[in-house]
Amino acid sequence: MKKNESIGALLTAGEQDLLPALSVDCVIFGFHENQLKVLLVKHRHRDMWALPGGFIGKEEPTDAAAYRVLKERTGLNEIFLQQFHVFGEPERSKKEFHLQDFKKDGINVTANHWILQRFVTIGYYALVEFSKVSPASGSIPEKCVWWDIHKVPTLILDHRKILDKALAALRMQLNYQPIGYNLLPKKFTMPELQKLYETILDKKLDRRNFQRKILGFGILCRLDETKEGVAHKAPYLYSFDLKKYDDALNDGLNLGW
Amino acid sequence: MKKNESIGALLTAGEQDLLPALSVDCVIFGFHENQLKVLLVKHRHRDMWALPGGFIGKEEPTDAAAYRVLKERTGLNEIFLQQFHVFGEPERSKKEFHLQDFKKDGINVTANHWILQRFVTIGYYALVEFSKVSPASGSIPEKCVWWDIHKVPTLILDHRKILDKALAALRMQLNYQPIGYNLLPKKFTMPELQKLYETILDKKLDRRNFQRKILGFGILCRLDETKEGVAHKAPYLYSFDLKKYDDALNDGLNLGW
DNA sequence: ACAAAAGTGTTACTTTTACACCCATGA
DNA sequence: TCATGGGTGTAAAAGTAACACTTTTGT
Repeated sequence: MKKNESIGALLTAGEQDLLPALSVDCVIFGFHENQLKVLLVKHRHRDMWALPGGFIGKEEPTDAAAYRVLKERTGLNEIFLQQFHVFGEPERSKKEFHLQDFKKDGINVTANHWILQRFVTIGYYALVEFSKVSPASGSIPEKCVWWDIHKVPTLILDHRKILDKALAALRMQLNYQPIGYNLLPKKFTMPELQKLYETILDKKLDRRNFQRKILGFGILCRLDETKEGVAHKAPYLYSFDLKKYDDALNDGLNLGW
Repeated sequence: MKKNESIGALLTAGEQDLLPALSVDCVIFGFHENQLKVLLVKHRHRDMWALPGGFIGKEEPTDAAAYRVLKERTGLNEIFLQQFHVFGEPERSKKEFHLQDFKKDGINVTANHWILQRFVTIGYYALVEFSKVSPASGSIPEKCVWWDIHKVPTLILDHRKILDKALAALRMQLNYQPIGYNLLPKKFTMPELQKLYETILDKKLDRRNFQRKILGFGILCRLDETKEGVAHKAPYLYSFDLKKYDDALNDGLNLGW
């Protein structure tokens, strides 16, 4: 199938198969080589990158649409996915933006085509295990790759704003929920977990205080193994105690009152 | 204007003036006689109550639609309004639900009328000063009144779920933002503020510890007056230090890391 | 043997909790 | 005068922050 055929199919079938005026955009976070990463896509002809997003089926729950986008891009099913904000300004939709793309593809759309109308988008952020992901371009976007959170390129439309808001939401989540299960491999070391927190918060934490605090949550199991093949002293491996981790997700951690 | 004329106008003009498939619902909180209240509306013919909600203009920001609903029901302009969740299950929309209403009004709508389609709704919660509000029924709902949060009647569709989620979001907000400016009169006493917290959290707090903690935020000014006309010792009056209050809104309070 | 990273412990400081006493007022 | 609610303080406990020494391992 040629690429613009699939675009054509979307443009034709969309009107009857998709919910109008509403979309989802996903900020997919991963963690690799001690850096927080975000998965971005690039469309042909376009010089800017974008968050992976999609439309919502007429009978599809909005959350399911976000899960579908995630599955398409990462191949993963069970991931932490969290709706965090709706972006509902009329100004965020730009007709010319799509028209330029279509022009380059030699596709004609009528001026009142559904895809040119204003779109409200629901922002989701996801936490995934980097090593389990094989970024999949799919049929429409040309590229789909991880970007270091500190080196994100220029993004289309208001996607930079969406990304920033997702990061803020993720930081907020650290204050009342455990994190890491969906970002780290099954077995990980304390310094790795700490680095994850430091990267998200963009600040240094004290090694010993971090360990005490995080162990205090009671969501970790120290295994009887140490990391192999590392320079210097081998750190212990830990895994999450799923049951207690889920309890903490539900009950919250640092609640103030 | 007869009431069902305005419904008729909405049904006719909606298709071209409104964003399809998307609505807003507002959980409007107030505080009165030491009780947390929520503003509910009731439509004619319907035996259940509902959250005040509305549709979104074709060129209207979603936030503006929520502000408009609030203005319509409370008469208030400047209030704390916060988007908190999107409810996007297809099952939440029930065709029969609207059809029954229209039937009772003698209105005929076609089976594929826009109002019968699936709606995704954006939940907002608002905090308003009870005494400044004169609940306005407007043309479509028959009644619009305050309900004690503990005595909320049966609500339509998934509105109970929306209300519960709003309350959870409000409780969460207490953990990292100050609250009270939009719920209390300009001048208020410490016991009143405490009662507000206790009501939202649905739990008792220690009088002295509460005072110490809340004063520690540095967002209050103690005035040189005491409450008059009260039994027993007259409590001091306080007001919020707007500048510091806003700083606290932006920077957060109890952040954990 | 040494540099670099990880394990562990201690102390000072801050915040939270629990609780007691005095004061003002209307009945 | 007394019951009730409000103002204020203090001591113990818990939690946080700052910091030092020892252990392991590859080079």
